[in-house]
Amino acid sequence: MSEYLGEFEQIVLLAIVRLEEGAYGVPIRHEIEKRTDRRVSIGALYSTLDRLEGKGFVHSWFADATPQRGGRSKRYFRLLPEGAEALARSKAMLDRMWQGVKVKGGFHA
Amino acid sequence: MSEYLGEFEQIVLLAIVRLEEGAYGVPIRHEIEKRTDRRVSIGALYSTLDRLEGKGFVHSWFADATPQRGGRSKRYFRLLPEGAEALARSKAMLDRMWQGVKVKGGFHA
DNA sequence: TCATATTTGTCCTATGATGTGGAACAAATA
DNA sequence: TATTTGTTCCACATCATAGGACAAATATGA
Repeated sequence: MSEYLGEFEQIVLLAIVRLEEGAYGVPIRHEIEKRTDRRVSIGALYSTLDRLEGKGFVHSWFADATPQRGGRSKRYFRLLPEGAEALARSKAMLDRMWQGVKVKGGFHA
Repeated sequence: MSEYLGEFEQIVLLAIVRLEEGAYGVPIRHEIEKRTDRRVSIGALYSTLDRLEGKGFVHSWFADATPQRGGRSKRYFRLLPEGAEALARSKAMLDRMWQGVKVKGGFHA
């Protein structure tokens, strides 16, 4: 297992953080598509979620049924401390690489 | 071919940008190891460089021999406009996901 | 001066990890 | 039994990783 987060793994972890108590498959997918304009297939999302859970970066559990139209029970996700650390490491690494770099007119302090 | 840059691909592109006219295998590797504290194997680096060239994100050429101790001729790399765009897209995507997120005490504006 | 050692740097290839897509399946209410 | 919501499963593509093999240059010494 790699010591580092992949690109999409980072994005998924961040979506979970953003959604706080409401992080389960459907809204996670929606959050990513909304903020990145990137299409997310269902399979890509769940296999990544499973992998993140396997690494101990997130925890998941099934919620009880809700009084809605129908539907299977939701599998909620929460970031674990190990996941927060991995996220912070990835960000620190990229920040150091971007430091002082100028691309297409932009300058990155 | 994926529309997006992998984690390591981003890092390699940034190292090439940072090194300007001096970007060839050995210093690229050194720059990444120095700034990220991440060990980079030679094979990982060249296969990624080849991939980036195949995607049209960088251009490479061989330099003439230099008056040094010995050694094979260097293969230099330069970022192409398509690479700069890919880099900018990746950064924009991650920035939007990080926007307002707080992890381990830090806050990301 | 040519054979060979030394140095610097790239290539090759096998394998594991990550990313991708969508059909099938499951579980709830109507 | 139909409809809705959500997850599992599986096959395959792309990306990441490692290091030994190989190549090409200069140095050296008999």
